[in-house]
Parts: sequence; structure tokens; C-alpha cells
Amino acid sequence: MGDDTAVNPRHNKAEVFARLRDAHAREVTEDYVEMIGDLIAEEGEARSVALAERFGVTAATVNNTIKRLERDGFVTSRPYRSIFLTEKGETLAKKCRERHRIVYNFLVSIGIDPEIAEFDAEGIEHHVSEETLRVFEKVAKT
Amino acid sequence: MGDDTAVNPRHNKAEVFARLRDAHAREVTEDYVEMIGDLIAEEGEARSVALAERFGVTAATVNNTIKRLERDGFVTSRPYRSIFLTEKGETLAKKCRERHRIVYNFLVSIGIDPEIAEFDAEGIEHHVSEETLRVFEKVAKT
DNA sequence: TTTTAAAGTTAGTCAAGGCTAAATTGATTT
DNA sequence: AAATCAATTTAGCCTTGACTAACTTTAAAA
Ligand SMILES: [Mn+2]
Ligand SMILES: [Mn+2]
Ligand SMILES: [Mn+2]
Ligand SMILES: [Mn+2]
Repeated sequence: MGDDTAVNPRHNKAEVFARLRDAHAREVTEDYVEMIGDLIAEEGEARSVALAERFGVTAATVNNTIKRLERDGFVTSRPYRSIFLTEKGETLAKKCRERHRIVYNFLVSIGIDPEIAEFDAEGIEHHVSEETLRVFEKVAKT
Repeated sequence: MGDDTAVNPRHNKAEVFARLRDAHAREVTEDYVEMIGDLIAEEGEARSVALAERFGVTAATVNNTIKRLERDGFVTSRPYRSIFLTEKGETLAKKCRERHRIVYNFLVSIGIDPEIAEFDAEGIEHHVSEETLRVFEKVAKT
């Protein structure tokens, strides 16, 4: 028999959703490394109390997440001390900050209110492919 | 003392992330009702085997999710029978399908490859505010 | 230097959303 | 009518990401 794609177009939605689940698995990590980078830049160090405040979660939640990030090699931390990005964390943070900036600027450039753009960009950034990002960049600078 | 917003701009990022977490809590529900609607339209009924295939998850996962959707009033189902949308489910499905369409068309309209647009739209749709959606619509039809 | 307050940690709980393996039910063939 | 196969359900497990409450450590005030 073979390829039935022509007659019965295979609904290969599955790939699309697999990628979506992948993106979700990376979201919290991406937002954390970006925020840790911001805190180091703005305040000289990243304390968990500041992360908790900015994310609007409890200190316990931050603690859990930092342990996971450490396990995955994105940060280092010692008890009761502040948090540092590893090389790997730094690299990811940089990429995410840049991507976030492009998405935000794009939204504003097409006429979305900056306040709204801030909200939407925080979610959209994690679902934008490289290709789309390049188009956003180009559109924004016209 | 009072309002220190002017001197030390309060990082009210917390609101942004709260909304992001909210969106995530709704994502699976949104994709399910939309897909159930699609299946009913295309195949006459929504069976869990079809949902499992299209989402690329196991039958057990579909079962869990359908129970949750039922608990939350979006679908009805009877053992070993197909799945139906409630009024509430129908309404949400319609809204999501429309939103999905707008996001997809917008991406294509600014020059993104349809295949890529399909991937990205599946994630982006859940993070687009009403305001942004209106702008997408307007931009796409120019 | 002691006391107190803030920050961080630990323990235990929960829901969502995945999985596998095994049991059950319904539909199709023989 | 039985046997078989496909679909569905159930049971049990796991990780993530959230919470509260209680405890410990560090830093700041008295
Ligand atoms: Mn971000
Ligand atoms: Mn984000
Ligand atoms: Mn969709
Ligand atoms: Mn989607």
C-alpha cells in the first residue's frame, strides 16, 4: 500500500504539540536565568527573596526551582548565599533576553500598547522559532 | 513614607508572571476543546483514540484529561463512547479556533513560512491578549 | 553582645500532565 | 456464537511547579 498521505492527509498535528510541550518544559528555566541575569546586572547579586518578589511566588518555590536549575547546570548556589549563573546559564540568559527584547519591540512596533506588550511578550517569547524571530526583527526595524 | 514608585520603580513583574501562569493553566483545556470540535466537524465524532493520535500522547493521558474537562464542565462523556462538547465547551472551542486562525493568518501575512507558522501559532495563541489579537487582525488584512 | 528581624531552608501536601502495564469492554471476523 | 482485535479504562508511577508551616541561619538593632 505505502504512502496514504495524498489520499488521507495525515494529521501530523502530533509534531506540533510535541514541540509545544517541549517549549513548556523550558519556560520556567528560561524566565529564571533571564531574571537572575537582570538582578545581577541591576542589583549586583541575585537573592532568592528578590526572585520570589519578582515572580510573585513563595520563597519555597524559588528554592525548589533553583535546586532544579543547579541540577541542570544553569546556576550555582550555596546555602544562604546568592545565586550565580554558570557559563551555560549565562549563555541561555543572554539568548532569552535578546529574544524577549525582539518580541517586545516587535509588538510595540505594530501598534500594541507597551503595557499590553509587556504581558504578552512574556508568554509569546517561549513559542517563537528562530525563523519567526528573524521576521519579527525585520518587521520591527521598518 | 508612602509611594516609592517614582524613585525606585517597583518591579511589578509579578503581575506579568501571574498572568502567564494563568494562561498555562488554560492551555491544555483550550487545545482539547478546539481539537474535539475539529474532530466532530471532520469525522462526525470525537473518539479518544483520535485525540491521542493528534496530540501524540497515550490513551491514558487523554482519559485523564477528558475527566478533568468533564469535571470543569467543558465536555460530557460516557464509558467507551465518544466525547461531546457542552455549551460551555462549544463556546470556548469557537473562541479558540477563531483566535488560532487569526494568529496563524497574521504570522503568514508578515512573511513566515506556513509550516513554521503552524508550529509557532499553536503556542502563541494562548498568550495573545484581546488587544493584541485585534492588532494582528488589522495588520493581516492590509 | 544579646536580641530581633529578615532571609533561606526543609518537610509535607496538592494538582496537572505525562508515562507504562494490565484489565475490561465493544466491535468485527470467522 | 466464539474468538479476536481495537478501544477504553484503571492502577500506579513520575516530574514540575505551586503552596503552608515550621525551623535555621545570617544580618541588623538595641
Ligand atoms: Mn522573559
Ligand atoms: Mn517568559
Ligand atoms: Mn489551537
Ligand atoms: Mn495551542
